Amino acid sequence: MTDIAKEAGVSRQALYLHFPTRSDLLVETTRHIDEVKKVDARLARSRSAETGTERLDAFIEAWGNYIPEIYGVGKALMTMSETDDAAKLAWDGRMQAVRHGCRAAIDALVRDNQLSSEHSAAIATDILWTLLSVRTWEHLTIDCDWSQQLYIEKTKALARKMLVIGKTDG
Amino acid sequence: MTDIAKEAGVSRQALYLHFPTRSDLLVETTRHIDEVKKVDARLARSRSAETGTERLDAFIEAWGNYIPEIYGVGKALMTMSETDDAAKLAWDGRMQAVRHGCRAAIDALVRDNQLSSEHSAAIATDILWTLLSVRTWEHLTIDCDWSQQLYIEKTKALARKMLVIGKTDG
DNA sequence: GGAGTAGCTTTACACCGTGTCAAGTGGAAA
DNA sequence: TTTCCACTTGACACGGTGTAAAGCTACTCC
Repeated sequence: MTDIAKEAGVSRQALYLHFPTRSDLLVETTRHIDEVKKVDARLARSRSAETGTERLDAFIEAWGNYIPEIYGVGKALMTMSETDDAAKLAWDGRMQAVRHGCRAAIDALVRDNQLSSEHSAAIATDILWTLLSVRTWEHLTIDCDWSQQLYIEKTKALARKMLVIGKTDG
Repeated sequence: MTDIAKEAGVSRQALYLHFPTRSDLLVETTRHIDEVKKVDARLARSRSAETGTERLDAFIEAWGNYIPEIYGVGKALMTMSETDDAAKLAWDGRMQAVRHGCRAAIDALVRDNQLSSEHSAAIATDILWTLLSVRTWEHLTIDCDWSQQLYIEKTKALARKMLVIGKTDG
């Protein structure tokens, strides 16, 4: 809080006037970033895809490219979630929104008869949600040193392999 | 530290005599668990598998079933890693050991000409490493509420789909 | 038996970060 | 001019980590 106040050019106490707690500040910051970066509009675009597989790709691109933009504050929020209920609520809420997006993409696959027969829609949603989690992005781009481009490419390819029906599946 | 000392029935200071810092305590605890739970022996067993795919399955079972045993202290160590260099070093070292296991499994697939042609061995290792990360286990079993058994089954199935050559791949 | 030592205890304190409280300041609106 | 608002300064409480010092007890070694 001290550092942020200094950076913002105000006193630490002024910060507390606007954001009563540290988690309030982080939560409001993510909200603000969402607004500025138009995450809703980006994700909405993936909804207009024709086929299930197109929709899957579009969603992966939209969300996967959004992760690096919120990673800083997102990581702070994830860390706080372990001890702070308000932070946990806020972060979990955002992640549930992502899960709904995953579910919609899976439902589009089901509609097209393209979901691999070995997973239920619920399990497939969990798999996609995990593949698109911030932790997975973190692991691949930071620990494994993948470029953002490689991350998107591989994630799309892996999602298809795991979830979309193959020629030998039917 | 206070809680742990209380639990152990010693004074907080006695704890500091044995473990100068919090991260020392966590690091020593993981070492001790490794010893008691014989992680080396478990992972070694996967090395005796005949084929590449058997080895992949065996490694996933060995490590995947070990994760819940170290999850408690592992999570504490992961959290500390963000601010404490000693904790980061210790945890990263353990994770590199897992990566070596992943690499060995991938190499066994390569030897059998069973690695999917679309990934290099390095990329395939990264993918398996990510699939077997503690964060992925955490997400699937805790956030998605999968049973340990389902986690192992699905992880084995997904690893094969992502990494092992399919009939249409060659 | 006495000296030394190892392991522990109690007590106190320094430091840092979060969050609270109170009094004061300076400018803009009524 | 008064009132109000956003902000400032400065102080403090609290919890957690880590340090320091002094004392207690039981065991070993001579």
